Amino acid sequence: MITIKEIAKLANVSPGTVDRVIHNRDGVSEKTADRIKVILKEHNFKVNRIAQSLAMKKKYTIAVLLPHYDEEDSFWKAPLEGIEKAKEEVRSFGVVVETFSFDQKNSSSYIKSFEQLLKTKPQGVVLVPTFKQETRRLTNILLQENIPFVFLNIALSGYGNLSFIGQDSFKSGYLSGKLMQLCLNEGDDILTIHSRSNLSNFNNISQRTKGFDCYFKENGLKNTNHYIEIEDFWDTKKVKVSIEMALKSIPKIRGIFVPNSRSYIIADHINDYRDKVPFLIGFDLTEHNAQALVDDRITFLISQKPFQQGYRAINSLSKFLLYSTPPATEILSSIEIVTKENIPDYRQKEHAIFL
Amino acid sequence: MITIKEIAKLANVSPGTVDRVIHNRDGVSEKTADRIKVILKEHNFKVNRIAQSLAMKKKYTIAVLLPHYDEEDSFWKAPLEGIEKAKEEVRSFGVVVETFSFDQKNSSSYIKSFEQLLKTKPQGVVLVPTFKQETRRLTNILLQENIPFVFLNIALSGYGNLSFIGQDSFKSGYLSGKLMQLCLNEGDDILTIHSRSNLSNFNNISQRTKGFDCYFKENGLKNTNHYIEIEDFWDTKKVKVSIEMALKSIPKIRGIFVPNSRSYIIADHINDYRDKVPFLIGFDLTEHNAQALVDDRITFLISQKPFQQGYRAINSLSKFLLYSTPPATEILSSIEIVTKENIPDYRQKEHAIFL
DNA sequence: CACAGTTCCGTGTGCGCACACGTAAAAATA
DNA sequence: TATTTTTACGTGTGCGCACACGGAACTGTG
Repeated sequence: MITIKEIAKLANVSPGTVDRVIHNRDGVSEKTADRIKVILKEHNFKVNRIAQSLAMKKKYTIAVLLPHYDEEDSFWKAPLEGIEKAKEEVRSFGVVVETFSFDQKNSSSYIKSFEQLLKTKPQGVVLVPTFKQETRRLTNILLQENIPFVFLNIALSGYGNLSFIGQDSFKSGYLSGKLMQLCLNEGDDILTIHSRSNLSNFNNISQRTKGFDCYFKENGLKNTNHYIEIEDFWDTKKVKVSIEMALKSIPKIRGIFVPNSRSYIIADHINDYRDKVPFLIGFDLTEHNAQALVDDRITFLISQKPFQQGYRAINSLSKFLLYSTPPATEILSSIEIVTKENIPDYRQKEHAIFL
Repeated sequence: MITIKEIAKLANVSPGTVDRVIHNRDGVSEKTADRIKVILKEHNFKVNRIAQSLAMKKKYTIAVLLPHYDEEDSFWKAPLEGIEKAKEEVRSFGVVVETFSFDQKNSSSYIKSFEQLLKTKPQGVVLVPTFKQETRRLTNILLQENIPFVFLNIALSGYGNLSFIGQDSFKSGYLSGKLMQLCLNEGDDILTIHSRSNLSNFNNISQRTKGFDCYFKENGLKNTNHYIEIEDFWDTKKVKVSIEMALKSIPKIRGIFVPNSRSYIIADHINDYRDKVPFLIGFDLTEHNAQALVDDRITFLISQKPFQQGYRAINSLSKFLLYSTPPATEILSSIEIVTKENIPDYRQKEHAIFL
């Protein structure tokens, strides 16, 4: 590990001059700059990030705005944990992370939390752009203030975000289609269950559905896909009635597709029909879903590594602030197929990184 | 982020004393130590790892010994890349990583490379314990010299290793069984193809096979599993003859299970039988296998995150050397199901961590 | 030639911490 | 009480780098 000081000695200059060359600051004659550059390359010099961080006294604040989670819909727990993990790690680098949350069903809480967020004077923002119109307003403010921001989980385009961290929803739906087909026989039908109350996450859900249908179309399969829409998944009675109605009127249904993160609720309600409808594919490895998977009430879950997504949002934004290295415009996490047999061990809190 | 100096001021002592308390060094009266401890807790003090690394001038060397890879069997490419990635990151922390490789089929090259490795006077070793007996000799040396070491990819027990980084081979085989069952109908048979030349990796392979069989047994399935053993996968003619013989004599075979990383070779040879034997399950996402997957010649690949495994081997050992935090005795990576539809994007070089 | 302006580069300090060293004060011993 | 030993703590330096400051050497101008 060669140091600036050593390079300086080799080039017969002072460490300060080498530093100037490394950072392309002016004040160095072309001749000596070239000479130093050669030596730097020769010795494969890389700045010691550790020392660099210590020396750069600049502090950064990253503010995060995401939906809060509860017992019933704990999807946002994992991203938050990833964010907390990253928060600890970047602390030593002089990056402070402030988290704000809002109600997914309430756009004004989105706005309000954002206003709180702005008060921290962040140098970077992580946003889950749940509401399209409101997001336009918020991002306009950020653009005006020259605050870089990334989108997490929901991919909106044309908003000037630095990056999107999430999944390819269409592809994950497409994959679900394949898995469903693998389960079914030729004459079997499918039931897709939507939730009206999930408008906020409409983007991902609809892309998943499209991908799912696309798989069957592209492969010339003739299994019919029936749709029902349930207003509110929490209304136990309505859910049960709706499902029973569908299953009774269409006895060919053998598989159920739930393109949101609450397939466990559906699983709860088809216990009586398990023999007739043995296959259920859902999304996201929340605790409830995991339990249903273990209990054989869900066949497949498609997961998107939410912990990593949270972690990477902070990580990539920090890198950008600290070293001006812009992240990829799309950071897509792998689409994981989770079954009862390969469900990850929860005791191992994802993989810890460093520090 | 409160600093030692600030804590010192609050406690009316010098930074040196605070440092002593933090590291449980003696030379501090119990009274003042307690006082300082209270203040540390109150302010939730955490050492700044960055500054700590810079101040600790101790240098560590980690030596790695793994099989080399070639065009045909590139399995070990990914772990090496993970190691290289980690190597870059830990460099700033004063950890140097030296890599050595050996021939999987030649135990004396294993020994020889190890001897080379020892010359670097490593403070930690990453080992792929390919040969049992020889490994005993090597680990005895390491134990004697008090050099901590971890096993990568192959789980041997009772050798005094600090940790094992790899997969649960039995579980991954078990999962393969489930996937196979999902593909097959009741009366279908299975062909499992072993490779004699893979003795070195015998542990993983046999565990996978056991897990595979176990799935069928546990679930009371009656699909017969036929075994053939091919001496050398590279002997194209023999491979073809062996497979054809099996498929012709047992027409009920509809699925093939290849418990090693070279299923693509098998895939190459069953083109003529694709209609009759549509399902092939193999292991490890090497480039060749990935290509076969994309071309629909392989149905499922079970992958084990080899990049992450390499990364974590270095990572956990570094943590141990730097901060004396011992890693989990088993670091098992998730068992990934890879299909044509969710094959990861190779352009995105796994996920970069920090620095 | 004197002067100011510019170009180019060296010096010094501090980031937060670890640790060696030094030194008062307290305790033990003579 | 004088002296040694031990205890308890303060001080100083350096890790590798960024950056502010200052100054020497050079250039141009009257």
